[in-house]
Amino acid sequence: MSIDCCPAGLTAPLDRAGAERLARLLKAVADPARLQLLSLLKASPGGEACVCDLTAPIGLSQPTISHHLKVLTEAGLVNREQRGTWVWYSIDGQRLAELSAVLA
Amino acid sequence: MSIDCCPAGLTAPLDRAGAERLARLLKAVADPARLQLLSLLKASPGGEACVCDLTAPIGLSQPTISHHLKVLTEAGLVNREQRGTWVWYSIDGQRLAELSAVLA
DNA sequence: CAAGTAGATTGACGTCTGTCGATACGAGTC
DNA sequence: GACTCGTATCGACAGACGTCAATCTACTTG
Repeated sequence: MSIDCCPAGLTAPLDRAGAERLARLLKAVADPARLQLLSLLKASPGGEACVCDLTAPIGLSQPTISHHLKVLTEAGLVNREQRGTWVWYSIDGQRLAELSAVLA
Repeated sequence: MSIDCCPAGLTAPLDRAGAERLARLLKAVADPARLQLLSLLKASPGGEACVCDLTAPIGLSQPTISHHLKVLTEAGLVNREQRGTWVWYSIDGQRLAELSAVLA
């Protein structure tokens, strides 16, 4: 696990700073809309999708979707790539796996 | 994985209801104090500890610790057992592993 | 039963967060 | 350059959340 908060996961007592770093990451995931976004990306071919394809299935306004994508991007769980007019987001599977490993 | 929200984890698109259930679980974990509590429990012999041993290392007031333990208990991540005057909390490692598996 | 102690509950407070409408920005197209 | 369309940012608002001091409850012991 190379996550930047807690080399030993939860198996060793966590200090406040490490706990806050890990909590920030988990908070990024702990939201229904963002979980739906991640699942949509993960289920998409190549693990990537255009924003235009992500807005409709979730049923939230476009600015809100944009906001959630930003949160995921800043957490490093998702990557952003502009292609002409459209923006494609792709899931960072390894980072998600690392996050998962911390809890295990 | 037997978590009650999303049989396929994130590999299939999540509907709103499943996403909300999973988010509730993740929110229970996505807090610095609760992560510290989990790590303390996990690092304790037998995965259990008395509340009296959990309060000091975290540096928050006793009611606040009690509140966080309640959140973890209601999420099913931790079990509560009264032994005379003291209350012992133990970590539910399997449930935590299941939660971890959803993200993987 | 009285006193002491461990833990839970209540009530209040400030802060953070998700959401939207309105608007701005940027890249293609005519 | 003007227009269009996809995406991001801004400002505002309601509701959720973490925290504490004060209080309450339950168990043990004298």
